[in-house]
Amino acid sequence: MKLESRKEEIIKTAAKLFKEKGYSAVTMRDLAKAMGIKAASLYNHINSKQEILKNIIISLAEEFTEGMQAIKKSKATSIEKLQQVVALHVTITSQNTYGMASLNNDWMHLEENLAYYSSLRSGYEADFRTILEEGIKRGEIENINVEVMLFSILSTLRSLYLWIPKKEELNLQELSKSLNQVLINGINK
Amino acid sequence: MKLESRKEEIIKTAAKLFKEKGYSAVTMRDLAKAMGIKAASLYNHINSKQEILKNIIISLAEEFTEGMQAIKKSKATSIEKLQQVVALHVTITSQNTYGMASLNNDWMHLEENLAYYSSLRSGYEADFRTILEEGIKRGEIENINVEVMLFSILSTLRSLYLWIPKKEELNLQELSKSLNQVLINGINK
DNA sequence: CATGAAAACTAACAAGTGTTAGTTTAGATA
DNA sequence: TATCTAAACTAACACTTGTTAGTTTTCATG
Repeated sequence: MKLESRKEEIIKTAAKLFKEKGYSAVTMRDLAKAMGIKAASLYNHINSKQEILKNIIISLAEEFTEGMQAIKKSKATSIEKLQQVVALHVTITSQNTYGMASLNNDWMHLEENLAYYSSLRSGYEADFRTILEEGIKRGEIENINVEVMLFSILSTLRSLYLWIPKKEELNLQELSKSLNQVLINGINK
Repeated sequence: MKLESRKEEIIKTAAKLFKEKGYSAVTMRDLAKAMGIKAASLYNHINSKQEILKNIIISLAEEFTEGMQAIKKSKATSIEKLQQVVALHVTITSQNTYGMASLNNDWMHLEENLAYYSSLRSGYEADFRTILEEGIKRGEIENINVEVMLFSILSTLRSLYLWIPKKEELNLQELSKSLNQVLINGINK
């Protein structure tokens, strides 16, 4: 019963390096050095560099999709659903800021899994859009251009991986709360 | 009197490719093929791959810095200044969505110019922060966590390069207007 | 038509790439 | 102690990388 398999260690280390320089700029020798071994030894645990990227990205994408399914099913108001989406992003991102960098910036280097990833991503965006549209229909949300609202909120949530690590003093519940306030009510007094 | 020098053409083509795959994944042979020539021929016009990246990123970063200086000097209200910042991002981004991808994702591959870029970037963020802090002091802006406001707005503006190309039907003034509405007043009814 | 320069070409380099094959080491179990 | 396996190693592969050197082509100008 090991706490973390060697493979998982490699994937975590890779994610850290991928965040710093991007998938393409990280060599297997870089990764090996960060693990304190030789490049060839990595292949006792993983099958390819590509497999590492797939592991990082697909598991995260599936987490988001599952979270969104749960939110869809709930009978909350549209605003409450949005708050749940914010919490989903804060939770997943804070647990894996390195992986989120790959999800955001290196997805195009997925090979066999690119189509699958893209389908998860567009499904997620479609569900998000539906929440906003329902909110407008119900009179909960301002009738502004839906695409602008969608991408404005989503851009902020997708960038969380960049600044959660820099603001350790801010606890996560506080962060969710401030984010909800800013994204939903704006900053105008 | 040529409309566009060969060097500028190369830089523009490079920016397009860099947006698709990132700086590291684009080879000089890729770039040459996109230009319809051989890789070695590129070196009649540019000195190195690195120089291309520098040209793309530094000119954009300086545009933002200059724009921010102008906004700082103006005697507008804090909210008006924010609206000017939004317009600045919309304008610069819409004119060069490819370059903005490099600015956002490939700056870490700058070599000699990395320190200079970083100083421009943190200066820009500091000026942005000052606008928000003054707005709070003057009672124009809600007294929410400044870092959350700053990075929420900035994340959205920095992501513009991704979705301006997808929403051609939206004209730029309309876009600025909707963005101001969403970022400043929120989406709550 | 001759000429000069800009811009293309071919060929090659040294270094770095992901990955494989085969071997050795270390540590748990029989 | 002997054995087995996981996980490290060395060495090498075929290919790709950015870049240079030297040569040929293109074409506007004298």
